[in-house]
Amino acid sequence: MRDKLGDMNEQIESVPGTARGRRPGPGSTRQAVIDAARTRFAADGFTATTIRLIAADAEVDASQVMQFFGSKDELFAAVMAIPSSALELFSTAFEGPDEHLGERVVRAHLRAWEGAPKDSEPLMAMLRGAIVNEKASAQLADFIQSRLLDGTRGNAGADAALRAGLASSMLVGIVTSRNIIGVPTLVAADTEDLVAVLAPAIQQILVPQPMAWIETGNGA
Amino acid sequence: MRDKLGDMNEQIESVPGTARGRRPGPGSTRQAVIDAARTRFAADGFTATTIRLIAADAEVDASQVMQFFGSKDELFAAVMAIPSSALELFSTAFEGPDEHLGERVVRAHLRAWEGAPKDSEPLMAMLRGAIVNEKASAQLADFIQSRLLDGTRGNAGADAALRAGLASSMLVGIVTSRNIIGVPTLVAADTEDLVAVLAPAIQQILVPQPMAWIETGNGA
DNA sequence: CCTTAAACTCAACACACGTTGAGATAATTA
DNA sequence: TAATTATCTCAACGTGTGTTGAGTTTAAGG
Repeated sequence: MRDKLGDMNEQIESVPGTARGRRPGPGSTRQAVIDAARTRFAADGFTATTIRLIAADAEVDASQVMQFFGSKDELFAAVMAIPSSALELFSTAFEGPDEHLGERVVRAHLRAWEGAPKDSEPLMAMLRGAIVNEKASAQLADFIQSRLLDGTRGNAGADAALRAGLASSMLVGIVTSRNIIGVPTLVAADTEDLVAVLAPAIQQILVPQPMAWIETGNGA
Repeated sequence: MRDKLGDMNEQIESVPGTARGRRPGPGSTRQAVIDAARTRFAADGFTATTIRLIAADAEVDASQVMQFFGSKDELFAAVMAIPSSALELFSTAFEGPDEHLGERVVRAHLRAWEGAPKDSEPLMAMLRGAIVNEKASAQLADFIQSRLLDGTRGNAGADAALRAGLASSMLVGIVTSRNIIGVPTLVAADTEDLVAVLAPAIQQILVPQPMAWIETGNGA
């Protein structure tokens, strides 16, 4: 089963003397496995997701999953890559005046994590897997560390990286509470309400405003 | 082994005709199991922690853990209760002028999650377990939902619960990035630097300040 | 035809897990 | 002493896991 490809079967130039046997297929089953794995990993996390379940979802034998990816970890690694659409989202979020930086970043974050499944599932898989899987942890750390940093341009001081990491961590915390933990109030809240409350705070982090009556408490 | 109690063996009033056999011990082994479980759950999460490992740490047979707690889930439930010291921390954080509310809340959060192991381990166990275990998820959701809400007193509007939940989620996100994911910049940062950057933002969330040049973006 | 190689199926291995039950040891009372 | 109850040990069960290897089917040469 699952060999119902037929479409997209581009003709292969037959260079004689090089390849003899059957040509590698278009990898449609491999893609089906990746899709199933992405959904499962995002929904149930790394340990709760089993190879057998993924194989069943993809209508494939479990051993074929192993043959394709070698191990559960490698399959997970293939699934949790940050989608380019999410990266573009953040690149464009920093274009424009600083006045609305916070709002744009908040919107980009929420869209990346809560948008179309194809875009958000790898991120959710990373987030859920980060508790158990080292690779997910490292990749998520890199994501948090560097994504926002690109955008903290001229106005950034020496602590730009810290501020970027904090803002990103905070927004990841929001997504965790809303989509993984399931805090009722946050689940029920409208996206626009979230933006309204979060944007000024993130703005405060990224483009610090001196507020006379707030002491930083940094007296070391 | 592990019956080295002896101490604190208060004399039991022997009411004749009621109890005949051996007296229940002081529960020192039970406590040893709880301690070992707390540390393991906080460090490795729910699924990665095994009954056999906990039993080995406590120098106890695995079946005795079952006899005490019935199941792994019940053991976890006994371990992840929010320590009263953390609750007190948040209660006192709201006493005082609104001007420094953000800073006090940030400090209370960081101290609760990163303070003494005995206090922070249950919270870390909850956080790590929330991905897999429903009870941890529910309890953490309740924690996020209600803890900060107590303190949003008179100045709170209708969206006080939302603001409280968002602020708490953000701070949980910081702790997650710093102590679980391990984002380098946040790990390296000094606590005082974190407070300096975070306090104004949390203040902004809890006690919203109208800032003329920031639009809320709420146009619904 | 035969050969090669990919795609796929089937059955099982070895292991670790949570959990169970029977029994040994220790403490307390009659 | 004998009886009773708590504490603890030992050996195993059943299940599900990731993983392996042998074998079958299908496509593409020679």
